[in-house]
Amino acid sequence: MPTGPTGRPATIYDVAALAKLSIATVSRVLQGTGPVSAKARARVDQAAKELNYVPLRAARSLAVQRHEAHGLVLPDLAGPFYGDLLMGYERWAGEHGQSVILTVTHGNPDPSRTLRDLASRVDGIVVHGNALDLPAIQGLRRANVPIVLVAHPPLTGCDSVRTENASSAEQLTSRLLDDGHQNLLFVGDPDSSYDVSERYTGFTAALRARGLEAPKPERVPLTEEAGTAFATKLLEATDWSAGRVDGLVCANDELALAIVKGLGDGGVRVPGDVVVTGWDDVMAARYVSPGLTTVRQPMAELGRLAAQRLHERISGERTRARNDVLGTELVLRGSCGTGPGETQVAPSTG
Amino acid sequence: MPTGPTGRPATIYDVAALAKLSIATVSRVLQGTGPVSAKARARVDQAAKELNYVPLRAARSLAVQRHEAHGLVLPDLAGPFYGDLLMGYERWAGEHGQSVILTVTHGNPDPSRTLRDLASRVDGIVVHGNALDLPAIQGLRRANVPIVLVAHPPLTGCDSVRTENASSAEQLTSRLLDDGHQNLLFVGDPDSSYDVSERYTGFTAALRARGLEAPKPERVPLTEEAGTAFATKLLEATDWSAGRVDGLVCANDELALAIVKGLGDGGVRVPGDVVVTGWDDVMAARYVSPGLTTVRQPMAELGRLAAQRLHERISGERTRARNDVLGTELVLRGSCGTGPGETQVAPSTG
DNA sequence: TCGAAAACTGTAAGCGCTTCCACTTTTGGA
DNA sequence: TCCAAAAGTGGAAGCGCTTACAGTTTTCGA
Repeated sequence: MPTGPTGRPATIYDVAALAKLSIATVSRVLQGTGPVSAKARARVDQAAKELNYVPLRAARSLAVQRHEAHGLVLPDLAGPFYGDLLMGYERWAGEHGQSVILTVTHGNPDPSRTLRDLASRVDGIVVHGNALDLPAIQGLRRANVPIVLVAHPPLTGCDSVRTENASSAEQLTSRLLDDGHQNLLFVGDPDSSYDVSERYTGFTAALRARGLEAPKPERVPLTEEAGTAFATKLLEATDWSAGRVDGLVCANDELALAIVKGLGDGGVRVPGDVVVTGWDDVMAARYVSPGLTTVRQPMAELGRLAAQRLHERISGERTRARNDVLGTELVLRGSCGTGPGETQVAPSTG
Repeated sequence: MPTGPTGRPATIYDVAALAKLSIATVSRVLQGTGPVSAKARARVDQAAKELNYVPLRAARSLAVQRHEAHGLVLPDLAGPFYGDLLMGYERWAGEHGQSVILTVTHGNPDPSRTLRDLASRVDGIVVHGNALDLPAIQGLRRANVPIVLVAHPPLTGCDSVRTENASSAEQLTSRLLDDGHQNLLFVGDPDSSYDVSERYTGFTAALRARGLEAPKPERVPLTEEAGTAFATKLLEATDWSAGRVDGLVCANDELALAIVKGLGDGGVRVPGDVVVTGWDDVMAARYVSPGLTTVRQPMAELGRLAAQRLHERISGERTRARNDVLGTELVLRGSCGTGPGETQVAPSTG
């Protein structure tokens, strides 16, 4: 915003000169620190407004040894998922005077340069578990950068924030079993992320609880393409008249939607021939028919909490690590054979 | 990343001391500026690695009078729309060594404080037209901050980047008219954004081209709730057996999807009783049945281009303002009564 | 009315980095 | 072999801000 007399941004010296005061007093007025007379305050405010003066952040950062900025490292921004997370984050950060510097890894093999750069501009970093591998995270920790992990297994001495997965998945799976579906498959690669591995854990737990053996997961990527391909494979491999597979627990909605569509195109009906569930509750889940049964995660809240935890850590108001787990919400719709509208909330752990 | 001998981050002085050279030489080695002997280079590299040294950005920014960061001001992050834009942006910026500092306005009435803050941390700002009102934008311009506008009518001397709207809307509307739908309505408030106003312009142009009178737009917000409400209103008001309204051109997909669903719940069939189109091609558009006819915008490309234009402007490699318009793609699906799969590309203008 | 304490203000020393300038050492024709 | 030019290096001056510290003015109880 600044426009100095020379056309270049005004500095604190310009303000001091115009107000006929020292730069020290100007600084004190503008930062609200230290005692200043009403007269001085008025003169400084006037001069600052006149010159459209804004303190240069870099200079301030250098002097106070703080950036008042958070780094946020995400794997991707596709889907509503990360957008909501980011929105919740930015909102909290903004309200608390922190800027957000975003880095998207896109599966970049070596983001170390980017990370070092980021680390030198911010006071702390929030990392989504899918964005960085362990060595990269450890590198940051070694450098003493305050870190908060999102959707990542807790690391000792490190704050983490995630949503509940295992218990929701178990609940969801139990529901399908209750409804008489016995031959379930888990679709999605548990190795692709911590979240998915936990979902598979919950899936197996539900089966084991009934003395059933849990099948190996169908290790496909969490994309629409993979879903379509999987549906094709399933159509070829399974003798539907014999009712082999009668339920698919998918690792996310993209996968589930593509599979439902693929199966439908192949003449297999959902939920008649097979029930299907997803995860995330994307918009499409409530517009397809049958509606997609899925699990809703509080993404904005997750972002908000991550921002708060990082801030606590940076400001030093808390030194003990916290590991938060947010509850999810089971959203039952037609795709699992149950009437729409019902919703169950899974517990959250502080 | 830095960890100095004291536990505090290493500075250039630590590196110089360890390498037994002056800080000037260290700087030259690390920045690759000026002549240095191979021996010196080796010693510095070694020392820097040993100390895990990374130059502090704030200090560098202060010295070089540049931030190597872009500010990005968006109205919101809901939906895939802004996520893709942001992703395209961040990618280009990252590849060119620029950090991205994000600000979301959420319809904040007075973001001036946030903006001033942002302006003092970055070399330039990209503003989405829906994020800031004209006074706020003018404020930035007065301050000589390099600016690129996205989805905003061009301002003299200011770069802008947007997608094509009017011609796509005209094309889309013409298509419906060709198919014999005469009683069309435009749903969405043209005043809510430049994009929407252009779409309405195209809509009216198509009607006028056939000597038809264009109806006033249905001024509803671009949300699912508004869509549902509108559908209800329509069901009550219209005598469907008489076939009054037979086509709805909606300003975005959320609106269109909610309307189709609302109408369907009321027993009105799409495309049988009325055809409906949206805008944006969100994921749900291709999973609902009938598929939603819509217009796809190259959001990632829009973001990428905005980043590039801002960079050109900041670096001074271009001083003349540019106004780019990116072409869109008409995606015809069942909701407009046409078979799926067809796609038409609207021209783009440099 | 006087003096100590409180209130206010300015000077100057950094924060960590880049870069101009001057100085010393090499280099490579003549 | 000699010398100008090139290469290499370090000293020091900022970049714009915050913040001791010290100096000056007010305030106010006795």
